[in-house]
Amino acid sequence: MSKRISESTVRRLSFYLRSLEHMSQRGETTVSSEGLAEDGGTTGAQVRKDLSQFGSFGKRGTGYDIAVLAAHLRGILGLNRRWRVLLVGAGRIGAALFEYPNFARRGYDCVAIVDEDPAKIGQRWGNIPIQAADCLETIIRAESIDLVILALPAEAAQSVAERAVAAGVRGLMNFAPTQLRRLGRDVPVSEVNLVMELEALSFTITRVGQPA
Amino acid sequence: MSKRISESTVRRLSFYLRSLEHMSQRGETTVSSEGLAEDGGTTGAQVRKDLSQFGSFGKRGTGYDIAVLAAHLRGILGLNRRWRVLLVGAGRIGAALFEYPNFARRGYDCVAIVDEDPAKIGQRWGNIPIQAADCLETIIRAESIDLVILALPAEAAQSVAERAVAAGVRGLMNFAPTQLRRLGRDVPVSEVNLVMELEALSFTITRVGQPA
DNA sequence: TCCTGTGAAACGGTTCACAGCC
DNA sequence: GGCTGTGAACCGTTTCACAGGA
Repeated sequence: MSKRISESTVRRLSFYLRSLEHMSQRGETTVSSEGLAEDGGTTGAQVRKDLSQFGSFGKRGTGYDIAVLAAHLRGILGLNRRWRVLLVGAGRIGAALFEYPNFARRGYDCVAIVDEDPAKIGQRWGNIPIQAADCLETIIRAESIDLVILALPAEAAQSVAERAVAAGVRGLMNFAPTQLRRLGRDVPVSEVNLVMELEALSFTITRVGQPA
Repeated sequence: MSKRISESTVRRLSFYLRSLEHMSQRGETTVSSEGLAEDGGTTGAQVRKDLSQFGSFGKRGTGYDIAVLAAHLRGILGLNRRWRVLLVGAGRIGAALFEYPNFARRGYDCVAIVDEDPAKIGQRWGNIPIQAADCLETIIRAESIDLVILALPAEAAQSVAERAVAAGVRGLMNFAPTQLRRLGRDVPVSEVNLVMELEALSFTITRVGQPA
């Protein structure tokens, strides 16, 4: 059991789920693998392969029941529960994430915020107080934090990540413009590196400009 | 000439460049492929393969000259010029991006902002006025915009993207929680989908929890 | 000797094609 | 007939291993 699932498969599952939710809103009830592929720039065969890794959810000759498949995907992606999130860094990016409505909608609750800046400590965002970054470990334990979002300068990211992992969090999302080095335990990390995205874009644009 | 370069290669080049810049700051002058791989969780062979697609930059027995290789990478990634950027959406995410210091540092200049909200139009961020989204095409032409950053609700993203492409921009970066469908011309798009990242993380955490 | 640059092998993911069920 | 689920073929990427230059 438990084969290795590739990262790209997971991304597509996430995308299929969103497509299914749209279809469901439009009142549709079934969809074929080809129909599900259409939105996402992939193929029916790919959809079927992706899903087959987790079970058989369709009916031959008919396709997939939208509600049933969506429920399965939510289960597979671990979205049937809520995650308790600590936000590290109360700057612009932290604020944007804190107010991002899709986070709460998908089951992520920001239950604590820390920052290093004494001027910010004690302020409140909504009803969440900004606490001192020193208290990281205490907060993680007291609030049963599952996930830490790092929205702080590159220099501080590694050490905060290590402390968070040592204190027992189950996952990290890193917005600092640096890539985290291997952490103590083997904890899943999602790297959102905006500079890297920009450079990849700049590379592609430059190449497109000078063809052949 | 002009073979197909994989997206993952580009990501790694971007990462190598950042490592080289750190080394340079620390006063180091040469590095081996193995040394360059160390930071980034990859291997010496991978570094050599990646670089070999663009030329021979190293010396056998010695390694790579840090300054020389960094200059080559900047050239390859198209970072030797500045890009004129239009920000669409003056909300929280837009604000975070606008103030993100690494954007300007890497050659991206936000020279115009548009939004749909009449209450925001006319306000200024720094010395950049927020203009009406209706004027998109006019602004793109008048300001010679290269890149458009979409930081707006999912519903509006597709139509704005199509208008921007039709008006002649060379690339898009999409922060709206939706994936853009095929656009008229074939323009590079960087999708930064935070919800998808969170779901991938949630999937991995859930899997790690129940091993074997 | 040390380390690069590169063919060749191994691996993993995608596409194809079709057997099997509705 | 239509569409799923899946082994097999295909293809691109990574890893290996070594020839060859500093």
